[in-house]
Amino acid sequence: MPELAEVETVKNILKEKILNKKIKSVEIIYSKIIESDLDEFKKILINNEFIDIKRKGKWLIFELKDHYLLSHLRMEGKYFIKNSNDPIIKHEHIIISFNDNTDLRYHDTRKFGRMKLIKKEDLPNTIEIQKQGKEPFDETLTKEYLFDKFKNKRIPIKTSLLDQEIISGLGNIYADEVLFASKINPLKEAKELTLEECQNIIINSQKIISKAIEMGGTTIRSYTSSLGVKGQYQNYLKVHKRENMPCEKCGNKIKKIKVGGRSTYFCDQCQK
DNA sequence: AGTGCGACCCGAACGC
DNA sequence: TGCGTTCGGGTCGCAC
Repeated sequence: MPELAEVETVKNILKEKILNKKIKSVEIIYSKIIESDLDEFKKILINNEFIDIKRKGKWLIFELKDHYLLSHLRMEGKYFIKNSNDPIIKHEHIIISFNDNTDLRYHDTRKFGRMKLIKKEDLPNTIEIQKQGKEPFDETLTKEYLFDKFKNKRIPIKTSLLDQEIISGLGNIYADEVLFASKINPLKEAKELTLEECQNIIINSQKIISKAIEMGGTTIRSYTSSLGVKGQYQNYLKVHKRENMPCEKCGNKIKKIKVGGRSTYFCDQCQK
């Protein structure tokens, strides 16, 4: 589930539910999720509280008193708010209990997600955050910036759109959607893009992501996204997961190929 | 430096 | 039905 639009949705919902509540206890069931020292992790969280939640690319940044808790959902990470008395179910790996008898529970079927606690003053030195490129709505994300980043890259543009150090927040779904909207073949070498194509990528990224945020993100594979909230953007997808279905623009069958190891959907008539 | 690929995990979907 | 295989919404580390 989690690209920028989904992480933004999670952030907004969590902000309504967990801010300024005292943390009573922390239970770590699967410890590899956490990249910090486990005792330290618990010690800093207990009796602390979340003051705010921010986002950078696909990273969630939970603000504590003197620390940030960084959380990346990777492929299938989800947060749920539950009653502390509810039984702990399979794939719930980290349980943060508040003093009002509710829990924030981190659920991750594939265990790919990561969490890390850092001191606030270390944020400028935190590589995971600092190497994030420009966000789609950053006004300094210009066609010249993209053109410059792409100019030495012989890899497919699809792969470059997934590079978080260039544009931060696009994932496999929206990368396909942005390329379709921009009429660019996913296999085109990044260095071959024109300034106009770079501009189209920016505009379409903004359009698609803002619409996706409005719809609460995308739910595929028929299971609920974080917090049991189902995103609805899957109803707006033009190419992703639509192999052999007709292109909405030209009627041609949508193709599915592998690009850089990732499944990639496109229309070979509209995206020459 | 840029690129390609296996690894990390598990369950659903697929093929026979 | 049952069983083995493939695949995936993300990123990192390593080899070339």
